[in-house]
Amino acid sequence: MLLSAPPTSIADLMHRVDTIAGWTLGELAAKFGQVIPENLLHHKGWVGQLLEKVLGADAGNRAIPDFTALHIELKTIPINSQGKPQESTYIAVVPLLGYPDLSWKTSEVRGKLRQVLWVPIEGRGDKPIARRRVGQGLLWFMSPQVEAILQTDWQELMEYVLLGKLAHITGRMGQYLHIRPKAANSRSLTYGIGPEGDIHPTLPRGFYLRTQLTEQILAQKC
DNA sequence: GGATGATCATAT
DNA sequence: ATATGATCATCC
Repeated sequence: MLLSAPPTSIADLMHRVDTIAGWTLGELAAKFGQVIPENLLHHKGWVGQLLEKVLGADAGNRAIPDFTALHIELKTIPINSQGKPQESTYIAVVPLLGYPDLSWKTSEVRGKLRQVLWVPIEGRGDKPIARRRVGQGLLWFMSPQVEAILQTDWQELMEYVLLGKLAHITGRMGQYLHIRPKAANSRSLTYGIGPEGDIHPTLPRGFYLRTQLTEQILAQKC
């Protein structure tokens, strides 16, 4: 359910983000009529979904950037008292069967990372959700330097995927971008390419950004 | 303590 | 079943 209309311009969006900087999640939830969960164990996406409502994201669960008219992706990211990201950032599902024109340029990862509105959220774990504070939002445009590294990571990983080497992919691969499970649990199954080029069941995976990159982004170093 | 692998809720 | 939103929890 949309609680805010979609932003009509970048200025509009950034004005909204600037307005809520410094607010606690408790204040935001109250203003937008949202119930604050006790903890996030059973509500892992709650913070991100709250910010979607507040800022007027309109993509729903479609595989496109959150602010559809502006082509901007929204990411909330938990940070510690020093401003460092505390978690990796999920970007997109890994296309395990590939697709016709497999290329970085047309990939969902690139599509989502071209323009990202990062909204840091201070506090995690033991800190009561209502008291966690919204930090200063940052609109980030992927630079050619960062893109070069992401493209290398993506191509290396997708090569494994398409050559049936899914079983050999670990979270240790990739400088900025890596692949990890993205599933309800470890028994979840979808279909991927097997060692013999056959289609066979495998765990769903997602592309995630390492904190090595997001830390630099939040520090406005890239 | 940080990173990798596992997991939870919801919408369609 | 698969996309969205992520954080949890274990291992090193």
